[in-house]
Amino acid sequence: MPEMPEVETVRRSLIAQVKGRKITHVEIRYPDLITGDVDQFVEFVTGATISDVGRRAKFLLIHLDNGYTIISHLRMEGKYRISADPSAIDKHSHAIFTLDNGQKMIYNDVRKFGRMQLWNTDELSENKSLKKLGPEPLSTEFTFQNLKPRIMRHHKDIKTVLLDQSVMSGLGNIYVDEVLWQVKLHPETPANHLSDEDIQKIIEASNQEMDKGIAAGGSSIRTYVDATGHKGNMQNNLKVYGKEGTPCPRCGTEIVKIKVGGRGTHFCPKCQVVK
DNA sequence: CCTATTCCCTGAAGGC
DNA sequence: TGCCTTCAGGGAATAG
Repeated sequence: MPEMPEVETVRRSLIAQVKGRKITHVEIRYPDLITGDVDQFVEFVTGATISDVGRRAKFLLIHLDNGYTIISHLRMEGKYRISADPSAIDKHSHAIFTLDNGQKMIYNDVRKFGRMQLWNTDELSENKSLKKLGPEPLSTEFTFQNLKPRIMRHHKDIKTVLLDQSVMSGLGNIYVDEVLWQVKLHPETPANHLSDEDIQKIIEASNQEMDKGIAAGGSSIRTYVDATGHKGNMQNNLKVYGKEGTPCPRCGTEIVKIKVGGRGTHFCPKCQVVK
């Protein structure tokens, strides 16, 4: 499932292949993929040149030279693939962008959870989805001063709060479990029970996990690959996610899996304590 | 303002 | 060519 490091890896693999390319044709096979008017999306994207590919948290930002940006969220299974091979297109290909070099930028999404929308590049900060995002790791806004009040005003469990993209953005279910293991916090600890030191540790661990994830090219837990079809390696560095029944790398206690806020949650019942 | 719940989707896996 | 249930889950919408 693409979280910030995976989306960043996609961004990098995409930019290397499509920056400067003109989109000569657009085909939307699954209209619900597009938030807003599909015909307008096709009209404005066709003929535009991809000037850059950016990212905000888990949102990809495909900037066009005509003043518009495609805001693309991969959700669970969305993936881009650049290929001139017709066999790269299948029943799960929901958007096909033909490029001026004969390649196609194909958006695939088995679960159809991903969404795209077109927005004025100059007004991205006013977009409803982007506007509500909290600070993301590795950014200058990701500071103790900014994060403490955002976290502490909640009395829900810390796992749910860290997954809330309006509190802080970029982390998903995998990396949240990893961060909480790193800082030795039980995922069901009420957020407002955290100490300043806990907050500081969460910030540092989030930065570190995102750094490691990006360096590893993301985590290929299920089907994740980047826009060149390559898997990441971060799944080999995970300590708790998907490790239920195996020994905690720190204390040897068996990792357990529970549900927190409806999400599968992995943690060490001995060294991650409730506060 | 806040929290909790439902919905969107399909394929893999497991039980019988 | 087995059928059915459960699970994976980010974010938007809705309910209370």
